[in-house]
Amino acid sequence: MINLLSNLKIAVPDKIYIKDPESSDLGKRIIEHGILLIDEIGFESFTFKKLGSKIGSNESSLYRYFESKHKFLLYLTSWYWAWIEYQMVFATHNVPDNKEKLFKAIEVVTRSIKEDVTYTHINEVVLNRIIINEYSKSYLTTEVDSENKEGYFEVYKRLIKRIKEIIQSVNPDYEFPSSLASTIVEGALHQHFLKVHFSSITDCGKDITPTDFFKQLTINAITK
Amino acid sequence: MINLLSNLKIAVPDKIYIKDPESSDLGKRIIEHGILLIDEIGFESFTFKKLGSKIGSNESSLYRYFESKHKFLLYLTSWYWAWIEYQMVFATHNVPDNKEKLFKAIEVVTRSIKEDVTYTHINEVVLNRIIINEYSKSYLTTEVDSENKEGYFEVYKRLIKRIKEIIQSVNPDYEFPSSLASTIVEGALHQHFLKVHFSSITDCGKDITPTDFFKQLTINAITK
DNA sequence: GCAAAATTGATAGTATTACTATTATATTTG
DNA sequence: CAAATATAATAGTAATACTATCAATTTTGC
Repeated sequence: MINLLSNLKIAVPDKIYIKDPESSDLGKRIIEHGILLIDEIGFESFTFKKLGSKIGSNESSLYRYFESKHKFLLYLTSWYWAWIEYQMVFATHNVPDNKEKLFKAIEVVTRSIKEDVTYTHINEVVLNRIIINEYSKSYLTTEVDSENKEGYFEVYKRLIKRIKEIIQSVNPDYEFPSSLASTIVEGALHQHFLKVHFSSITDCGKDITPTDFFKQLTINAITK
Repeated sequence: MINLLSNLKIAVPDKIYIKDPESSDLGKRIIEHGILLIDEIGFESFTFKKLGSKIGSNESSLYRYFESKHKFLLYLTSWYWAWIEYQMVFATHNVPDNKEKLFKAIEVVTRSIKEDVTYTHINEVVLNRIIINEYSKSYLTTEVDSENKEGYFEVYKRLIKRIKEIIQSVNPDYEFPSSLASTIVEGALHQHFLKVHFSSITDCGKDITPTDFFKQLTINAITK
């Protein structure tokens, strides 16, 4: 899969950027070090000026790729979910048993990314941490509705819908397939966060993973 | 309950504020109109200067109550969760059947607040909307760990632990009581958000409520 | 009833943010 | 090799998230 992916380009909605960062060396360095910098200092403290000085480039040059740091976050999150979607489709493809298929899908969206799969300039381990810590901020804004209309959250919604369909294939009569799918994805990020910062209100830790929890939760919810 | 509450003070950890806003008229106006202003323009755009001019007071005066707008958000969220906790304890008190008790608890934490219960200067309907839109931002920061040590999230964690205990009373052998409790609370906020902004990835809407979804999810998870 | 204490208001100031605009320089490409 | 394109450098802006100082007002304790 790693080899396969290195020849494929993860597709991000092109309205998110002004100039495709994949199209130049500077663009790739923006992505690579942008991920590292956000992880280091957090999205609130992150600025294009700081990133510019880190990669020996100028603030104004970065603004030619992304019109704002918010759009930059949208780019990273779209990339991430497209990457997860790819893995999910790959992992569930040709699995004959629907229950098995659902388990595979849950595994892909709830697991923690530990190995540096880095087939290019993107460090997925670090990006995963950014998604856990910053993803909500990409849609908890006053502009969600207009940005949603522009298609900025398409990748994410498509992923949720794919999971929903797999849930329905296991039990077409289950009443809440979309809510369950969105709860698994969002909930997994949340459990990963709790594991690190609020361990007293989660069971996830050394022995129990979010994957264990959501598999049990899902299978019991849809097959009574 | 409304009458009862009007004689009780919701307790917020006192390290969150510099001066107790409940102790003065100005303080109460800060809370009252702060809630309205955040709801109106969003937390990112919210400033003490804008709030000051809205209530005919000075920016510098507001800083004597809260050292930052972040602390102000922590105050509002702590107040909210303490209010929810109170309702939950009240609603589950003296309910002999544990399953029934759990259902009542889920109802309290997942329902939408529609009626203006306003027994004082706090508009709970609007505050609930703020929690849905902004709560994550209170802990998705680089300072979570130190702020957690300071006790800023005590109320929230206590609420989760109460739910966890009720879950355990229904089934002491269930493996993930804390994760389930935290998923219910966080997940309910998320479903309420999706209902308004991303209706295509939730089943919640006119006919189905987050309460319906989480009741079914919970009962199936813990009683097989 | 009044002085002292506490609270609030007014003004000013600061470093930083999140950009935009302009012009110059370097690099690519047809 | 000229033209087009990309990048860099510099400057500028309104706003943010505060802090500091001092004046005016209100509260309170005796």
